[in-house]
Amino acid sequence: MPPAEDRAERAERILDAAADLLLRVGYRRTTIEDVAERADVGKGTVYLHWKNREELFLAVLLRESVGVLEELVATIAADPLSVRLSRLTEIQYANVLKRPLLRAGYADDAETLGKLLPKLHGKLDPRHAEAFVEYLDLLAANDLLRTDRPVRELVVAFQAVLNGFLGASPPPEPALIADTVAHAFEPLAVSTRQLREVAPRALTLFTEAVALDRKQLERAY
Amino acid sequence: MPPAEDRAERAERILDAAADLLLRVGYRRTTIEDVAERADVGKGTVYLHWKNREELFLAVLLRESVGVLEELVATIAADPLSVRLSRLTEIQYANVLKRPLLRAGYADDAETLGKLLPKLHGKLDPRHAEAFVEYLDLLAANDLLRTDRPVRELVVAFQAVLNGFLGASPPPEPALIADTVAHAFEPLAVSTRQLREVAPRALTLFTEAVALDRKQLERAY
DNA sequence: GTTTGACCAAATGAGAAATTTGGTCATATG
DNA sequence: CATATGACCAAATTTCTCATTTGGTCAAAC
Repeated sequence: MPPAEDRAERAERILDAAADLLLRVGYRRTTIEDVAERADVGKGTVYLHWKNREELFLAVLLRESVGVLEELVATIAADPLSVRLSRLTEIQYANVLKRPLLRAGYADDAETLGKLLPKLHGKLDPRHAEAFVEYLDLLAANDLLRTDRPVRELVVAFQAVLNGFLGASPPPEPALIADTVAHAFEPLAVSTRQLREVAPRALTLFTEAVALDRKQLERAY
Repeated sequence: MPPAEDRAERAERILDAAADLLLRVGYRRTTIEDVAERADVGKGTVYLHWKNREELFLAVLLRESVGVLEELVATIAADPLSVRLSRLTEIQYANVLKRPLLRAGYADDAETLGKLLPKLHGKLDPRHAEAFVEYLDLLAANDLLRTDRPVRELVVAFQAVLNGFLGASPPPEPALIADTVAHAFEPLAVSTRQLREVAPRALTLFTEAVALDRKQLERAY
């Protein structure tokens, strides 16, 4: 079996199996043997990829996180206007809701995710969070964000708003968070020209962030 | 022992004891006997006031809720300008944070509140939630709230924002939620004159709501 | 060199026994 | 009499024990 290509493929298969079981059975009740069987590998093989059970399931969540980030990058690449904070928020919010595992994460669904959640944040990023602040700084420097308050405060408020929407049940329409964010954090007029100007730099920022997270993920052999 | 006055006094004492233990020991580990002893009454006496353990502790939380509402009413009575949504939110937010039990409630602190939380909402109000919507309707009818979106949607967004802030840790400064709410839900200009005009009617609304909740509470003999 | 499943220590679960606790009520008290 | 109480009991919770399962390893197979 050619090691190079197939190895990554097998890792994906194991992650698929783990993700599926995680969603249907929950963290606590999903055993490594279940995962191995579903992925058509021996139990020992799973440990050739991840050093223990927890790392495996964290990798599942990390892959999901990388997934939405990649979707975001693709969206910005296709349409520069989506760098606008309200639009970007709407897209990310909708994308997170589309992914049951992330949704479970934000809804604090302990049944399916168990004690995994607290540890995910530690796993996610060294500089992932920074990238978002830099993005807001970038917006602020181009009159695409309110400037009457320090970005540091806006970040806190934004996180609160986003978590509020993600935690609400049933989840409000994406259009509603877009509207709320637009009013709460954007200046009265948002210049299309400046959006186009800023887009490439934001794209770079997010691309770098996604690359970092992906590296974290690929520590799975 | 004169039944009239002392009965209510004793109920308060029991609630005090229960609140104290709830906070320090948590719902699961606080026994009725603990409460009775701390309140200097016999165990049976507790059951002369509440029909079971759950009702007692729900009464504790209900009393807290009534407490913040009463604070709010007093504030509006003293200063009509505090009917402004952003100001009112700031006040309520700060008041909730001041009360550890309510704070625990919003932070989903299962350790101290156990399985009490879901049931509180059922206990709180028949029309408590309606009152808030009516308040927003009132604001909207007087250009004190954005009118480019149906109040129904603003309610949802507002709840999400409020929960987001209350759930954040550490809790952001009250001034920050005030600012966020002002931008997200208020029109560009808020008329002081109209605030004064609306204040009495809002006061009536909240006074009625607090009276209803208090009745619920006084079903504790 | 790579994969695997038998193997083992440790965690988890099931069940019985012991303890605690919610809720009642006959009795005591004033 | 009216009210308050703690002894009392069924039911829930905790503790202890034992059986089973599971995470993780590694010698053997490929």
